[in-house]
Amino acid sequence: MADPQRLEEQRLDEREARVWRSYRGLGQELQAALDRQLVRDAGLSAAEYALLVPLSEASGDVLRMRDLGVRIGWDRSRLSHQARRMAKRGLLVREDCADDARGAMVRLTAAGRAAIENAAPEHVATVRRYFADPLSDEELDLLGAVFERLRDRLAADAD
Amino acid sequence: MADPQRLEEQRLDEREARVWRSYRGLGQELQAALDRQLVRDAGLSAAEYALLVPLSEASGDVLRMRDLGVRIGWDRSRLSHQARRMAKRGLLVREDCADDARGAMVRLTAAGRAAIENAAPEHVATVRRYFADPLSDEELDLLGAVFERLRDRLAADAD
DNA sequence: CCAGCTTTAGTGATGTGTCAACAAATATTT
DNA sequence: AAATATTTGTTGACACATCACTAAAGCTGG
Repeated sequence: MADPQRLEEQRLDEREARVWRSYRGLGQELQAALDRQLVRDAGLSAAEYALLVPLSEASGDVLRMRDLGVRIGWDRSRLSHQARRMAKRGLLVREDCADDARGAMVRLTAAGRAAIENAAPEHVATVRRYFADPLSDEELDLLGAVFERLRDRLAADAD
Repeated sequence: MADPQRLEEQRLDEREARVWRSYRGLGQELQAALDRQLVRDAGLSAAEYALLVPLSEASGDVLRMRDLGVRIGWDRSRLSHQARRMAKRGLLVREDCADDARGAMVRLTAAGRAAIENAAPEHVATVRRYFADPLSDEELDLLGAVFERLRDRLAADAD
């Protein structure tokens, strides 16, 4: 017969299940709201926005694919596919890398800069509206600490 | 000249930006960890798991597409595509709806039940490991309250 | 040097998510 | 009942994500 204590450990109690559902639901709904806002107000997808932000902050509007990937936490394949689609759309152009022939650079186009500068204010306002503004300073601090602890737990295992 | 107060409102201050990045990073990393665990230990995708859970809890292992969609918060198209792929994989079968000729039912197969029963314990354990266990009771309560407030804020606009 | 390993990037296949268009059945209005 | 509107589900097109594979360039130790 199995140890009942052992089985108990595997389930979520009512409180845990409720918070987990809230967390997942919030993630789903917030992401959906941000996606809708971006495409509606600026004609950009979340993936396009994710690439445009670090590119627009880079000196010379240029970044190496490798460095861009590290900044946003994407693997090479995902980034390569996305860059190809965005180059096709005219938001960026690909260039050779001077110091490393393996490398590839991506450069923001004028259209890309216009797109991100048009999109950013409304996007940030939406983040404020649905995330930052409803939270008190104390809650922000506590959330920050909790989220970082959970990220550390994930990183510690590095599954 | 623009009102400087107005511009200030649109940006995120350092504290807000940090917590926002933590939240987004956690969401990304936690989702990735759960996805990896599911496919590695049970050969299921997160989408497949999402459908199998309510189906396995339904009386008779059958649900109407409409009701299944409402439960997991998916639109008809997304659910239809996913059900088609899972029927092809043999995790469920489609059936006609007796009381409403428009309707469609999905029924869990033996393979589907085996898959979810095999997957659930390890999945729940992973949620405990990376989410519930590192949090104190007080933190859980506070997170639950905060997440629900943010969800209410989103629902209030119903963008 | 150069043989083998690592790093970097791209590609094709497949699974997933979203949108618009469609079709059929049901519900509502007149 | 007939016309109209709503609900329900599917489909095709396309954007996005992940995996396995390839290939070229750089690095490392003999």
